[in-house]
Amino acid sequence: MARNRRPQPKAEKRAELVAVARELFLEEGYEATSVSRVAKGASVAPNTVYWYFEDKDALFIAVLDELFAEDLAAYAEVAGASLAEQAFWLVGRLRRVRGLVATVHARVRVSPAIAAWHDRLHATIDAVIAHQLPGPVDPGVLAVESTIASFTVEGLITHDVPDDEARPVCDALAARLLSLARPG
Amino acid sequence: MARNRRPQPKAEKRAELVAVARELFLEEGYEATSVSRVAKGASVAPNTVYWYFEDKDALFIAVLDELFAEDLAAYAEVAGASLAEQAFWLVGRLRRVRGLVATVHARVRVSPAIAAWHDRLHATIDAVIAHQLPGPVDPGVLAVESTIASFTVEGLITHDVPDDEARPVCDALAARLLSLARPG
DNA sequence: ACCTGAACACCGTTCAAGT
DNA sequence: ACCTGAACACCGTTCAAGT
Repeated sequence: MARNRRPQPKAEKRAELVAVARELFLEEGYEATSVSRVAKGASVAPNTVYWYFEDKDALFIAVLDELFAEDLAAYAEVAGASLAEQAFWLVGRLRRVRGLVATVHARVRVSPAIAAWHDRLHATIDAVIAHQLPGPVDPGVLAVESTIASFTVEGLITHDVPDDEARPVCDALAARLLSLARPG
Repeated sequence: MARNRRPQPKAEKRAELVAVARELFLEEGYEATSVSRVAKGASVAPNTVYWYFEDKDALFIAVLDELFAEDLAAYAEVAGASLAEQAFWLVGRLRRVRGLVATVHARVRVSPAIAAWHDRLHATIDAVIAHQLPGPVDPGVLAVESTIASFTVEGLITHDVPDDEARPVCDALAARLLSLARPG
C-alpha cells in the first residue's frame, strides 16, 4: 500500500475542498479568496487543488452547483404557497448567496463555463415560473413577464433590499403574473 | 525650469490616464486590466498612477463618472419621448457599459467608494423616473414600481438581452408605470 | 492515483529617491 | 509638483518529481 494513500475514500477530499471553498466564497467573496487559502483549509498544498479542479472557476461552479441543489430542494417546501409568498421566500433564501450572484455576472464574460452555468440557471427559473401559472398563457407575454419577475428578484438580492421593502415588490410581481392567467 | 516638467498643463495627464483606463476597462474588463497596462498606455511608470489616484477603484470611479456624465447629457435628446422609448433607448445606450455594471455590483461589497457611487446612481435613476410620471403618485406605489423598472432595465443590460426581446419588456414596464398616474 | 516543492509570470501597492 | 526604480507580499497556474 502506497505511503501517501490517505485514510479517506476516493472523492472525499474533493468534497472537503468544495466545503472549504463554499464557506470562504460566501464569507469573504470569490476574488478575495485565494486558491492557496482553500488548499490550506483542506490541509493540502496549493497546487493539489488543480488535481481535482481544472481551475478556480471550476471550483466555483462546484460550489454553485451545491448551493443551487440545496435551494431547489428547499423550494419544495413553499411550492404550494402563493406566488407572492414564493417570490418573497426566494429573495430571503438567496440573500446568503448575494455576493456570488454579482460574481457570476462579472465572470460570465470571461469564463465560458460560468456562462453555461448561468444560462442553465435562468432556463430553470423561467420553467419554474411558467409551471406555477394557472392555465395557459400567451408565450410572448409570458416571456416578457417572466423576464421582469426574474430580473427584479435578482435585483432585490444583489442590492440587498430589506424585507419590508422587498415584500410589496414581490406582491406586485405576483399580482402581475397572476393577472395574465385570467381572461381580460 | 525643472527638467521633468512636461509640456502638458496640470491636470491633463490625469485625463489621459482616465481615457486609457476607460477604453481598457470597456474593452477588456476591469479585473483583466492591470494598473501597469493603464500606465503603459499613458506612457508613465506603473506607480505614477498612484500619484493621481488613491487606488485602482478610484481610477474606476473616475471612469464611471465620465461615462455617466455622457449618458446623462445624451439623455436630454430623448427626455421628451414616451416612457417606453426612453427605457429602450437606455438599454441600448448602456449596453456598451455592460461589463462594468456587473463589476460595480461585485465591488460594492468590497469598496466603500464604489458603494457610495452606486447609491448615488440609483437615487438619480429613481428621481428621473418619478419626474417622468404625469401627475402625483402614491409614494409607496411609486417606490415599488420604480424598483421593478430599474432592476429590470439593469437585468436587460447585464444579461445582454437582444433588442427584439428587450423592446416588449420596455413597453410593458412603461405601460405599468403610466397606469399608476391614472385614477383607478 | 494522489500529492508536493519549486518555479513562472504576473498582481496592486508602497517608499525612498530623483528632478 | 510630478515621476521613477526597486521592492513587498501576494496571485493563479504549471511541471517535474515523489510515493
